[in-house]
Amino acid sequence: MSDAKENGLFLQDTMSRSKSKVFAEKEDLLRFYCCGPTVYGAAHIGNFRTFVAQDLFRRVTECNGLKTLHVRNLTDVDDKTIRGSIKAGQGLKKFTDHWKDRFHNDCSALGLLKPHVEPSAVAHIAQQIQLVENLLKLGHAYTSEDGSVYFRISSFGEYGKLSKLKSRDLSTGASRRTTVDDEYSKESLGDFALWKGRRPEDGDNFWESPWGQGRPGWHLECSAMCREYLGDSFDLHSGGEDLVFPHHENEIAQSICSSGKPFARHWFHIAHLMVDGGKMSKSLGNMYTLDDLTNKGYAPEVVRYALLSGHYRQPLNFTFSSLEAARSAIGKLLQANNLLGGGDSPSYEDSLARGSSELGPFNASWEALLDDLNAPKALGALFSAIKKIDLAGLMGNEKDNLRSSFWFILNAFGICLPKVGAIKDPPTKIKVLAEKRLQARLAKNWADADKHREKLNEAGWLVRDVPSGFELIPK
RNA sequence: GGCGCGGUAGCCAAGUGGUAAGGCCGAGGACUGCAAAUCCUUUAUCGCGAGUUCGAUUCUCGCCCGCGCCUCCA
Repeated sequence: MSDAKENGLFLQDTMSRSKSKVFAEKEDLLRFYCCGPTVYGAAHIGNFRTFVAQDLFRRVTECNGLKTLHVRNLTDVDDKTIRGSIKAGQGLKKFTDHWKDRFHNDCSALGLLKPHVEPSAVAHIAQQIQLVENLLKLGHAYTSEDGSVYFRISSFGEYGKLSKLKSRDLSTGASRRTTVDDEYSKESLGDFALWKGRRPEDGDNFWESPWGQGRPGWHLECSAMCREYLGDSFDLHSGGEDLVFPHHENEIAQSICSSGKPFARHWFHIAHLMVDGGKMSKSLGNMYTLDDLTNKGYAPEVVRYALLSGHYRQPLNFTFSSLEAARSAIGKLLQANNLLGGGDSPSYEDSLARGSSELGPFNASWEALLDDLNAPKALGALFSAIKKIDLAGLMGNEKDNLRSSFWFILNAFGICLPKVGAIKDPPTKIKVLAEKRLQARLAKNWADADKHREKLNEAGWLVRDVPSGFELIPK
C-alpha cells in the first residue's frame, strides 16, 4: 500500500476488517465520536489506553493537515452511576460531577487534547426520547408492560455485521450468562432496552416520557449524541474493543433504523490493556488508576509513554518494568533534545503550523504513524534517527531543522519531556539533601555523598553533577 | 459451542519470501570519585510438525499453548 505517497492516515476499519484511508467527507473537517467513560469512579489505566490511542489518532490526523471535530461523551446515568450515588448518599449529579472532575484532571495530566464537545447523557434525555419515539413510529421498537421500550433486532437485517455475530444461539446460553430476569417482557432474547421503566432501586433517578417514568438505556445515549453533534452520518466512531458487541452493534441498529441513512463510515477499536499477562480485575488487585501510579513515583508522562508503546490493535501487557523502561526511554529523548539545543520546546500548535514536510531522518517515524498508527514502529524509527544523527557535529541551522522535525514527532505522539533546568523549586528537604551531598563531595567524603544520593533516589529525585554544582531531576 | 487475536532475545515490542527495528535490563569500554549522569560497543534464527518455494520467522495445512468477546466492561 502506498500510504505515504497518498499522504493520508491509513487505519484499520473494524467493519471491513481492512485498512482504509481516513478522510473527511465534508469541508476538510474530520467529524468523529469516541465512547467516553462511565463516571462512577476513577478511570483505570485500561480506560486510558483507549483514550490515549484516540488522542494519538486525533494528533496524527491534525498534524497531517485535517481539522477535527472530536466528540466524546460522559455516561452519567446507568446502573453503576445510580447505584454508586445511592450508596454514597449523594444526588446523581453531585456524585457524577465529582468523577467527571477527576476524569478531566487525569486526562489533562496525561496530555490528552480536550474533545471539542463533551456531552453527557443526562443533558440529552429529550434527544433520546425523540429517538425512541421515532423508532416506535417506524415499527423498530415496542413497549412492554413494565414501561420499558425495546429495540427489535429482527427488524434490522444488518444486525451483527460489525461484530460478525450472526445467528446467536442464545438458547444454549454457552456463556452461561443469560439470565431469566425480565426477559419474558422481550419478544426475543437479543432485543435490547432503549428505555427502562422506572424501578424502585433507581431511587429518584427517573424522567418522564411518553411511556411513563424511567430512564434511557445505555446504548441510546451515544446514538442520540452522535446525531446531535455530528449528524446522521459522520466520519469515524471509536471505542475499546469490548464495545464492538453489543454496544456499537446496537448503536448502529438504532441510528440507521431511525434515520434511514448510513451511520459512522469508519470504526476504530482499541485492544485491551493487560496487566501481568492477564485481564485487569478488582479481585486480582491489578486495576490501577493514574493516581495509584503517580503515588508510586511514576509521572503521568511516563504512563502515557508506556500506554503508547504497543500497537493499538494488540493487547498491551502493562507491568512496572514497562514503566521503568518508559521512564528511561524518555530520559534518552531528553538527552537528544538537549543536544539539539534544548530551550523552550515547540508547542503542539507550532508543530501543526510546521506541517509534516521535510522531516529528514524523522520521516520514517512519521510514516509509521500514518500506517495504522504504528506507534511502536514509529518509536523505533525515532530512536534510530536519533542514533544516526551526529548531533555534536551539526551546524546551527541544521540543528534547528532537526529540532523542529524531532518535536513534530514528539507532538504528534503527545510525548512530554521533563524540563530540565526549568524545574520548579524542588522541596526544601530535597534541596537540603542535595546541598549536603555537594558539601560531602567537596570534602571528598564519597561514602556520605553516595548515601545522600541514595536517599534522593528513594525520594524520587535524580541528582546530576554539573560544573556549577548539581541538578535535580524528578524521576 | 460461535466469532476473533496472538505465540519473535531476561522483559516489553516492531517487521520482512532471501538469514530479524527499537526500548528496558545485563555485560564490556570511555569518562569519573575504582560514584552517579552521559556516551560507545554488545546479547535472538522468530511455539511444534508438515507442505509450497531455489530459499519461510514471513505463505498453506495440522497440532500445542495463551488471550479477548458472545448482552456489566475502554
